Amino acid sequence: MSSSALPYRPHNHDACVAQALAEARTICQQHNARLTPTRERVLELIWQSHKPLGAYDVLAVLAEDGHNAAPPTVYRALDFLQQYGLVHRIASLNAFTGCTHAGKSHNGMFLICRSCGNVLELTAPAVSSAVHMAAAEESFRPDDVTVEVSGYCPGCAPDHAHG
Amino acid sequence: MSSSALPYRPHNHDACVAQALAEARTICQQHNARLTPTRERVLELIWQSHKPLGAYDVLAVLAEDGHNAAPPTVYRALDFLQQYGLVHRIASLNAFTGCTHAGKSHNGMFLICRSCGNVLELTAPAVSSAVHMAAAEESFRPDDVTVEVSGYCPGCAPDHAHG
DNA sequence: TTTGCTAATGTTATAATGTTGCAAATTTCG
DNA sequence: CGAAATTTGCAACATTATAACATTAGCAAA
Repeated sequence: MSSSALPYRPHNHDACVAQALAEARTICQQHNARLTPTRERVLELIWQSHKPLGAYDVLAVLAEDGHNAAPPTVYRALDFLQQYGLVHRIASLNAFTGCTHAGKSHNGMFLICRSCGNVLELTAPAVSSAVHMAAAEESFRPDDVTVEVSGYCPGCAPDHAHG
Repeated sequence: MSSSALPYRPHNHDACVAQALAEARTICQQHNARLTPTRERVLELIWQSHKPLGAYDVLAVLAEDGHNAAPPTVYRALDFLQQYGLVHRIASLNAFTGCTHAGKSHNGMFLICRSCGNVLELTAPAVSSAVHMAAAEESFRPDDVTVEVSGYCPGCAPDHAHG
C-alpha cells in the first residue's frame, strides 16, 4: 500500500508521517492542547495518504481499527486538528490533508491533481500579497484565504496539449 | 425583500438582474445553447440575491413558484449555467452566485463577508498571474483556480481591531 | 479519597448537500 | 411528419455534516 501514487517529490513516507506526528505533539504541548489517541490516530491516517481523505474515509479506517466511531467523532477530531493548523480542509474536495507547514504562518495554496488526486501544499507569498492587495482595494478585511488549484501534476500532465 | 443587506456598491438591483439575464440570453445564443425557462428562472433567482444561494434554497423558491422540482432539476440548471460562465459555485459555501463578468475570461476571486454574507467577485490579474507562476514552479498545469476570501466587508468591519 | 469541574467522547438521530438511472416530454432538424 | 438528440420529471439513493443529549476521562481542590 506504500506507493499507489507518489507525491510530486518522492520521499520516505513513514518518516514523513512520524515527523508530522512528532511536530503535532510539540505544537499541542505548547498550546496546552490534548492530542488524544483518537485525534492522533486521525492525524496519522490523514498523513499516511497524500491524497486528501474524506471524513467518512477516516471513519472507515477507524472502523477497521475496531474503533466503533460515529461521524461526530471524526468531525470533532478534524476540527481540533484544523484549529491547531495540523490539517487543512480542501473545500473543493470536501476532504482533509495534512498541513506541511504546521505551526508557521499560513498562506496555504493547494495544487490538486485531477488525475492522480495528490495534493501539494505551497507557501506562496506572492499569491498571498496579491490577494491582500486586491482585497484592500475593495476595503475588504481578509480573515481566511482559500486558494485551490485543480489541474495536472508533472507526472500526470497529458503530453498532448489540452483541446 | 429588496434590500435586506445591500452589496458593497449600492445600485438598482432590478436593472442589474435584467441586464444579467439579457447578457445570458446573448451568450447562450452565441453558443447555440438553450436558456430554457427553468434555467432562466434559476439564473434570475441567483441574481436577485447578492448572497450566494444554495441549491436547496433555489429549490425552495421554485416550489413557491408552483414548480414541483426535485434536486436534479436545480443541479442540472446550475451545471448548465456554470458551463457558460453565468454563475459560479463558491466551494467554501456550497452555494452559487451570479457571475458579474460573464463571457469574459475568468480570473474570478471572491470576497465573502462573514457578517452580511454578501459576495463580491473581482477580476484580479495580479492574483491570477501569481498563482500561475507559483504553479509553474512546481511544473503544475492549472486548469481551474479557486480563490475565495472570507472576511469583513467595509460595511461590516468591526471598528475595534480584531484579536 | 472524595468531590466537583471541564474537556472529551459516545450515541442516536437527523439535516444538508449532491448523484444515478430511467422514462416521458420537448425540441431540432432532415 | 418522423428520427435523433436534448431536456425534464421523478424516485430512489449516496455522501457529507450537525444537533442534541448522555456518559466518561482527566485533573485539581477539599
